[in-house]
Amino acid sequence: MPKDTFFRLPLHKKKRIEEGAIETFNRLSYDQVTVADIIYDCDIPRGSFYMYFENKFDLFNHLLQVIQQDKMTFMAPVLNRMTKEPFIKLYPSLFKAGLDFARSYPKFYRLGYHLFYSQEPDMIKMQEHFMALGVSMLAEYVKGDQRSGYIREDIDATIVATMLHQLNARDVMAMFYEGKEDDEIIRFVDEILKIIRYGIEREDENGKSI
Amino acid sequence: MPKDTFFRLPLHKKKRIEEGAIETFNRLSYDQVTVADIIYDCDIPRGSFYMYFENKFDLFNHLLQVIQQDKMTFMAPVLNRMTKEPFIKLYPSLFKAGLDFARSYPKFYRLGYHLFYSQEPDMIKMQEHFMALGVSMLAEYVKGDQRSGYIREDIDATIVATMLHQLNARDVMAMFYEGKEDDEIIRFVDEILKIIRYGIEREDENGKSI
Amino acid sequence: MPKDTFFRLPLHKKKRIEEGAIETFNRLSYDQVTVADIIYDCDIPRGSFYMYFENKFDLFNHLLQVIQQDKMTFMAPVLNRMTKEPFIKLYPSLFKAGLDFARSYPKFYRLGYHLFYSQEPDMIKMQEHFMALGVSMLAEYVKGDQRSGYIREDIDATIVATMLHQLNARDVMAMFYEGKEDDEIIRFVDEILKIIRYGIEREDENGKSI
Amino acid sequence: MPKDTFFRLPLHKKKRIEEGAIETFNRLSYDQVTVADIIYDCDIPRGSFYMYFENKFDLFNHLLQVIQQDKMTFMAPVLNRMTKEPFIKLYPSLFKAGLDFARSYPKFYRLGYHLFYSQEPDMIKMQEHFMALGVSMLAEYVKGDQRSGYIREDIDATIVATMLHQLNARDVMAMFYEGKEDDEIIRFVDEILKIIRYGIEREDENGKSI
DNA sequence: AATGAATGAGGATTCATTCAT
DNA sequence: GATGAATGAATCCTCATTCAT
Repeated sequence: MPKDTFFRLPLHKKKRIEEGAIETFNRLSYDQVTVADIIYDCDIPRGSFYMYFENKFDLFNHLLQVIQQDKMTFMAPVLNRMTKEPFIKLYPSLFKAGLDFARSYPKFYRLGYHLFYSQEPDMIKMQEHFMALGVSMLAEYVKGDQRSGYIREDIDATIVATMLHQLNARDVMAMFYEGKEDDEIIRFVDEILKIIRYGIEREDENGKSI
Repeated sequence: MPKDTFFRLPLHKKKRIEEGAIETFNRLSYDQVTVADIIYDCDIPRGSFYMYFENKFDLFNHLLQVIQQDKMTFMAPVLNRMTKEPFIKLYPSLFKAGLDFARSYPKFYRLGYHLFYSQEPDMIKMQEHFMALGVSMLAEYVKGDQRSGYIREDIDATIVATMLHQLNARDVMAMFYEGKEDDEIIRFVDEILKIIRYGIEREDENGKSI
Repeated sequence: MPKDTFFRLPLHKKKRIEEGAIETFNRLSYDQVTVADIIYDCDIPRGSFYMYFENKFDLFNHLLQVIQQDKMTFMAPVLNRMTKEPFIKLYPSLFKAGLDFARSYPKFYRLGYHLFYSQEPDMIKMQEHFMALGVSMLAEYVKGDQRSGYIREDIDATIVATMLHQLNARDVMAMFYEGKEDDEIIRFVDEILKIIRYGIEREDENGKSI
Repeated sequence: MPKDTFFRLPLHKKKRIEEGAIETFNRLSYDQVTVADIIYDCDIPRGSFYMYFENKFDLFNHLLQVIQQDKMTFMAPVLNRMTKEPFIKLYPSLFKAGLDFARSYPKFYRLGYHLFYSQEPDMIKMQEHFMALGVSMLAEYVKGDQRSGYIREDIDATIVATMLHQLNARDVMAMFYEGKEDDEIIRFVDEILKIIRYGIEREDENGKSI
């Protein structure tokens, strides 16, 4: 958590610091970023940095909170539709909303990417936290679909949730980071969803695997 | 490539160094490892390290080669059965052989884990290399199954291969690293395979999704 | 260029560092000097050195700038007389002023000596820079004397300038460095100038070479 | 002095080592050359190097001796003519013979260049040694011309010798090293010689300086 | 004599964090 | 609170020389 001093800062200064730091964490991976990089991008004195934050992780963590909130606001409309229709059919639109968010705030998205490629113990804990959060949310939706009969009862909801979460939080994020076009990403996701929904095996005329 | 000096070393010393270094790369992530850590674990002078290897990456790369060979030898029996039966049915045994290998040489396995969590350009290249290798191998098997009629023709073989590869090279590796039991890992893989094979959707009595 | 931090330092500290470093570059040749030598003479921590300067060259370059300025101030009176009388006659006084400066600030002078004996690419560039500067300045004076009729038109002004510059910047500097007395140096220069002005050949009674 | 072991080596091996080392000292400046570079170019074991030579300087010094001998043999014809005609008129052909030698054995010549650009105390002593040698030889010739009446008695022979030696051993060597064409080098030398012989000053109709 | 592995003292540079003003 | 100078441990890598075989 940033220190009180940071929260007591006039809004415009707080914003400037957040934006500067997002800039830094876009330019460089988390591990590569030094305090010197940050204070350069934020244009604050070195001493001030330690007045506002414990250390690099404290700041990164804060940025992620901020972004998380923005994302939630952005995604709200889609999430609200979630309970009314089968989740598994709405998932593509959920995913596309996520992609829209990424395109609208590419700098935010890159932070997420960097989160997944750090080995610092603090960061790994954070990865696990976000992972658990995302998976449990998706698992609820899957269970809903199971109750409604759209998804088979013998399927482990958590595992489907995990697959979907990985798809979004890792594979898509990587493609995005590598500069792939939306078309290609969407095609990729659709293919994977097709597999998850219907499986890969050929069935005979009675609908049985051979 | 390690320098000639290294290869000319008496076997017991070469082994000691390899084992020491594997120890280091187990204890710490690739990025965290310093040359000082390595020479401590190998009990060699600093100068000697640079007599044997170009740098940290050179050593890590060498260890991976060694392990790769050991793994190939270990897996040979299973791989030989591969062409005779449908791949998708044999996959669990392929996977279990991998798990056996991991259990037999847990320290080797952890290196693979660390490979996937480095930001160093050299390492990223290596990740891509191994990824491409694994995916293309699996894709061939999938295509074989498509020709034999076990897998639907409208499925993108590369994407299935990617899913299976990720499963093995990333998800399982992570579970292993986190200390999960074989039972749990196998259950996880079986569940995922079930999904990949049959999909998650419930079908009506005519075998149609609803 | 030294970093801002250096220029913001209190004067006495800046002076102490400059003097310490001049001490180092007197004691040892540029190539031999290590950062460890410098921080020892300046009595500053290793980290501080890099707060003030990019590297060894940055510091050396700065010292040369400082000295250059001091020298210009010192030489101004002689340089001002330069346009009023034939340069070739005034040259000895120009040279002697340089020698006076060297005697007044012997440590400064030695830096100039070391400048000419380094193999570092940066230093070679610097040598060429100073060489070109000195030669072109002297060549202008020589051309002036050619216009005034003191020096023959068939003489290559740049070559004379080069000879004079070498005399000053290299031969005299070396003698000075070797601890020769002013008398001897002046005698040496006078002899060389005599040769440059009148040549070495004996002439017959009609003023013709034989 | 190389060790006895070196001199006891079969001729072809001795030659190979000399040639290899000359290669090294061409590729790199004296200060930059490491023992590793030398044993690579000579293709000898590291231990052998220290069986043959005390250290890098010992080898370099030896090479210079060898080259000096070759040069003397090459220059003998011109040097023999030296006593029969005025030296100052023969100097250009002496100089041109030197240039021919340089063109014939460019690798030898470069060693001389590197000799002049090292700050190692040993090397400085060597510079002084060669300088004294060259100057005293030239001074003898100049004194001969003074006795014969070609050069004025009031000229300091040593100083003329110094000027000529520097011209050859430093300026020309540098031009050669920088890849200048013979034409340009010869023009440069001719200009300097003209100045040294006749001076730069204009004379009135009676042959007096004005 | 020949070999080449062993050694460890340097060398340059970076950086998180503290602390005096 | 704000500032930015100060610090020194850490990091990578090089190399002359020795010494065991």
